[in-house]
Amino acid sequence: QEMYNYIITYCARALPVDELSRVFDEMLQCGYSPNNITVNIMLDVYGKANLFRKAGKLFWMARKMRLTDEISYNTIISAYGKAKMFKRMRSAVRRMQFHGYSVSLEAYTCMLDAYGKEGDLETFRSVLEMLQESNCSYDHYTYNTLINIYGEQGWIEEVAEVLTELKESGLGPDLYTYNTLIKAYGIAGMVEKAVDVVKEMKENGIEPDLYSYNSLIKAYTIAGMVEKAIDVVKEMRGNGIEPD
RNA sequence: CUCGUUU
Repeated sequence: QEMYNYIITYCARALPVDELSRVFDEMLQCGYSPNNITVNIMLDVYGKANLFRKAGKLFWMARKMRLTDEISYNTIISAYGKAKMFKRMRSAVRRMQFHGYSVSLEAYTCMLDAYGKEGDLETFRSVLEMLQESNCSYDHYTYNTLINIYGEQGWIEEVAEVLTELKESGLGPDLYTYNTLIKAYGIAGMVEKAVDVVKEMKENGIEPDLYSYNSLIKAYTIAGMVEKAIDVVKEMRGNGIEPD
């Protein structure tokens, strides 16, 4: 039992899903029990592989064995959100509440991301209101998700508002924030602002990565400035980031 | 040791 749990905990991401699934089934057939961590890992793996029936069955079994926790709910909520299975996502949220948990910040962020990316801004807004009423304080994921969704809509004003809130919160922008801002300004056709972001992140000790440069290249491309885009490729090489 | 944000 210890060995199976150990293998799943430390080798899950290195094994193909079907093989990992085989190991897990074998474990159960031997009469061994997973633990909370390995249950959550398997839920995540099944969810990301779109194996929802397996994930659902496992969740049901694990809950009977008292092996589920808040992360288990977050994990399936995320899986349903990514798959745009909104009804199932919402029923997982309701089950989370029914079983005595409050809706987690992770769950709210998943829903915001899912509805935002779907372009269902009506529901996105209603989830955001629920989050605000919950009095949860936001973290980087929440702020960055909001910036990303507003950015994808081209709503630069609300991007700026969230950024201000993020700075006032004391958290401050992180690498994801800067990259998301570069993307947002690119979509809005504001390349010079995207360039400013790169400068600002460097000043704050956060080095641009492959995402940053690719977003900047895309920003120049959207603006029709192909020469400048090519310059970025040279610049990233100079900074030790190999173009992909 | 496991979940949510930027290709």
